[in-house]
Amino acid sequence: MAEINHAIKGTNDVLPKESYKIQFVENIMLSTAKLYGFREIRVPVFEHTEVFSRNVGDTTDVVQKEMYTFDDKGGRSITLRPELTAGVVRSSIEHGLIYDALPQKVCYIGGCYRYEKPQAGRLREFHQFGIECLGASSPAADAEVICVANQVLSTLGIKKISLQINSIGCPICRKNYQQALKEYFEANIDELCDTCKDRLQRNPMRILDCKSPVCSKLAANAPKVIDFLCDDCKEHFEGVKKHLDSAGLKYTINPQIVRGLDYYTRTVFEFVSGDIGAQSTVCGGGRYDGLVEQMGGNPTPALGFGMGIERLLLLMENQETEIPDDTTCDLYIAPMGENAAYEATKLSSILRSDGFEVATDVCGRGLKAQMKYADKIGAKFTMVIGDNELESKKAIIKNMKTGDTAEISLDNIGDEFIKTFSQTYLDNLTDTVMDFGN
RNA sequence: GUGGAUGUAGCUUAGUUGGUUAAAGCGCCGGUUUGUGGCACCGGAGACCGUGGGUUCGAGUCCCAUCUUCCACCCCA
Repeated sequence: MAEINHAIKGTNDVLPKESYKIQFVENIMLSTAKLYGFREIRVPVFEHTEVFSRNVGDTTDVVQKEMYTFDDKGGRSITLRPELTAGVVRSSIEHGLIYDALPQKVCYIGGCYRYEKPQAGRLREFHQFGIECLGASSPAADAEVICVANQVLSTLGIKKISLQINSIGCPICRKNYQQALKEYFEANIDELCDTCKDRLQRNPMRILDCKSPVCSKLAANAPKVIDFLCDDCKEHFEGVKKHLDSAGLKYTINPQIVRGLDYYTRTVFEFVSGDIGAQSTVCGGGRYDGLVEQMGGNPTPALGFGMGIERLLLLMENQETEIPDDTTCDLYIAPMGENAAYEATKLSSILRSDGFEVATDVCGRGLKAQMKYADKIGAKFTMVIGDNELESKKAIIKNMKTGDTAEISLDNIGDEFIKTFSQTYLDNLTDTVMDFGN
């Protein structure tokens, strides 16, 4: 297939028969976040490259080898966002959100871009739902953020997903920890894989994440961050756990969770599932108390998470999570002849402004073909208009499911249809509910 | 970036040891008295067999390269 007929590698088209599922999921995300006071923020898909390279961390893979970076016509280095936190923080500083009443709670849905090799649950363009809570240092904030993610997942009906948490400390206690870690791995340097030898110098905590059998075996016995936490960090982590307990969330402490972005401090967490192939993390996040200051704002503690929408949808598909069916056409009007076509346009427009989903012929087709089409698009009712109807100002509407018919006055189509429709519609609703019960 | 699998109509596939105008089902369009869908029957459109080379008198079928898709590594959501 020619290139021009083919979507770019790692990108996905969402077709009409799938898009309603995404809309369903996104509505739940946004409305759940709102229950906790998080309001939507929209930021550009591209930023100055430094926004990411300096803040996501230039030792991370994301920055080192996965960014879509290019020069624009003005010679600026531009990067398609690989994640949203950096841009949201930039925006919050630029527009003074962090100087307003704290905490500022924002949420977002948007595309992210990473030059990776696609596989199950991993695309080059993917979409994230996320939230950021700016200006809150208490452990209660950590728990609240985690609760949002948890409530989204449970409202969607996700099963068998586990919450894993860890604390990676603050810059002070992390320094001690990294020193201890370095010493531990240096003693075993010959056994480490090549990339980990490199990591040892640049960022030893990354080794804990390595999946090579030798490294992960070494990592299992490595010093644990939790043992090196300073009193403040320890107390904070205890507080987070207590708040999670109070909220009734189950979690496991996983010292291996390190996260791949450099800005994290203290609490880090992931929601993982074994039902989507190798990419098991559906949601990941944590606290980033230093980021706002690092980006030029007043020192402001903050935290958030990102949730992969495609991964979530994949998970829901694999778990056969129920998603309500898409709605279909309420009424199809089949005109016969030119005058009837004008009448159909008039009637459809009246009914549509009453909020009904109405379709009519836009292909100039015959009656039979129109009826077939009405059936295919799942029209609940059909109505034929020809010379007779134009003259008598009355038409027959037909319930496509039951075959029942009723006469309706064209002069008063809005009210008449509402009357007929609501009655039959309620009957159908009852059927639907019973179907779900099976 | 590394590795394995894959690629024939919109979809799912058939295509025999390489041999004339590449099949089928589903879907799409139309028809079976221009006034009524689902069923049935009939007909039609639709594929330069992923792309580019090569071997051959001749390739969807063999060889090479390349791309795509899928899966895994790496990393992450």
